[in-house]
Amino acid sequence: MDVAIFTVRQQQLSVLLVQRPNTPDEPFPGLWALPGGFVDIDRDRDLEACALRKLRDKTAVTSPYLEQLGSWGSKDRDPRGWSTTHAYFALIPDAGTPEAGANAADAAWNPITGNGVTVKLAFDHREILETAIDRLRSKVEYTSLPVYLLPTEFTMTELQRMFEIVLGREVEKSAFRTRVFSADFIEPVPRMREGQQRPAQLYRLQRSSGVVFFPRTFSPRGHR
Amino acid sequence: MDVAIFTVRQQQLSVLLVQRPNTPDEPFPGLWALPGGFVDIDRDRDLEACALRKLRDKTAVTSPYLEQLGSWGSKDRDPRGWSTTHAYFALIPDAGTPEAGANAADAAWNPITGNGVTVKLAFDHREILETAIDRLRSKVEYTSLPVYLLPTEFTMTELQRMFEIVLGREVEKSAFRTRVFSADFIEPVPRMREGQQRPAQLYRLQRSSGVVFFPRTFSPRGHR
DNA sequence: GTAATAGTGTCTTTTAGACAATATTGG
DNA sequence: CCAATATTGTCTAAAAGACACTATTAC
Repeated sequence: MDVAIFTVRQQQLSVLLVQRPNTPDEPFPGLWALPGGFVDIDRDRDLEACALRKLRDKTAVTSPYLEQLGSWGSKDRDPRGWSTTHAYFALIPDAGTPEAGANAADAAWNPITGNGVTVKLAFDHREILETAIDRLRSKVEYTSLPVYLLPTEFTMTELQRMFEIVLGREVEKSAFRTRVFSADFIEPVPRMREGQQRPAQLYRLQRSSGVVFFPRTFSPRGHR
Repeated sequence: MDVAIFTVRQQQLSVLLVQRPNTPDEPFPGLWALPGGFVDIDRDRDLEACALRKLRDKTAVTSPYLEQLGSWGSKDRDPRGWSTTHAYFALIPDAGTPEAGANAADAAWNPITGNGVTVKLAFDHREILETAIDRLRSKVEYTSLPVYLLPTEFTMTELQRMFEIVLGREVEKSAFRTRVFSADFIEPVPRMREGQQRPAQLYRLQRSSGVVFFPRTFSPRGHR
């Protein structure tokens, strides 16, 4: 079980990595890896509960966006022999994730550059992470996923910024608003965000709303 | 490892099921189930190779469309205790799948009605099958998947029919053709299908083409 | 000729893209 | 007033929906 936990910090999409123990009897000592571990058949009623537990251990976030990413199994991925892992990916807001979580002295946020991170990863985690990034970027083209990278209340501009950061390009303000409003998954709260200029309406996710699919991708041209 | 193998037979989307051995020391004796079994760590280099082997065992089809569906793991799914499975789903043409495949005396095609099949399934295979059907129907809205349900050469009308059968509704001929041609994943072969009326151009999948994503779903209204 | 299916064209609707215009705050 | 950001409007383009029309075969 491995979990790719994403957030946006300092305007950058980032993933949480943990450092493997530096003991020679463990594979890949000292290398960075996705947080994970074995299923605890006494504590985890199913795979998703296991993924949630891993996430809580590292970040103290309890209700993120969590999606199964896939499974990896082969005779090569672990030097000890044939092995499999279940991978999940999670999106969490920056606010809820202090640099040091519960038992996370060995954990760190790494910004995503291109298709991965700059550090070398253990096992096949480079491939898993790349798949997670692909999946995230692909779904952002036609779903409301980036809303899960924001705290409970946010402005329309902040939401647009999340889309732009994950997509790696700017989107057009007017089209963005039309698309978001007509998808009907957020609602205004009776508060404004005040700043040095015109205040902005605050919104929150509708309680009933899951992930919303837009009827088109962002760019009919140039992408996919 | 379980595989949901779909084809279209007699104008119906159908899934291949196998009957479990009728011995009381096995769970769910005599019930129907998705074809599957354990990974053979000597023969299967990775999970996909294992899924391909299961498929070949039952259908003699070697190069289908094969996609990882997900993993199921919990303490309840097998009466013998905590267990996990990796599920794949496959699409194959009807032609290549005789009722009795290699070791498939116990195998049968079951038409899909609604979200599943009429027979009771072992383990959590009802849930896995439902997920597979959902995934298939959802992807058919915006990808070229149904082409893998056809033999090598096919007419445009036959392709349209595959979309309609999986979607469970009719699609408009003109819009369908425009969409397919502009996605540029099939090419004409210099042959026609002759019938009782005007012959139809035959097409085949472009050799370089994988699954194609259309820029929009079929129905901006009413769906998703 | 007719029946049947293959294939094309025309018009409307929806929504993204581009870009401009207006609105509301702090100073 | 001006600067800065929020919010809305207008026009164009791409592609689907609806539906009619033409084309080519067997008979």
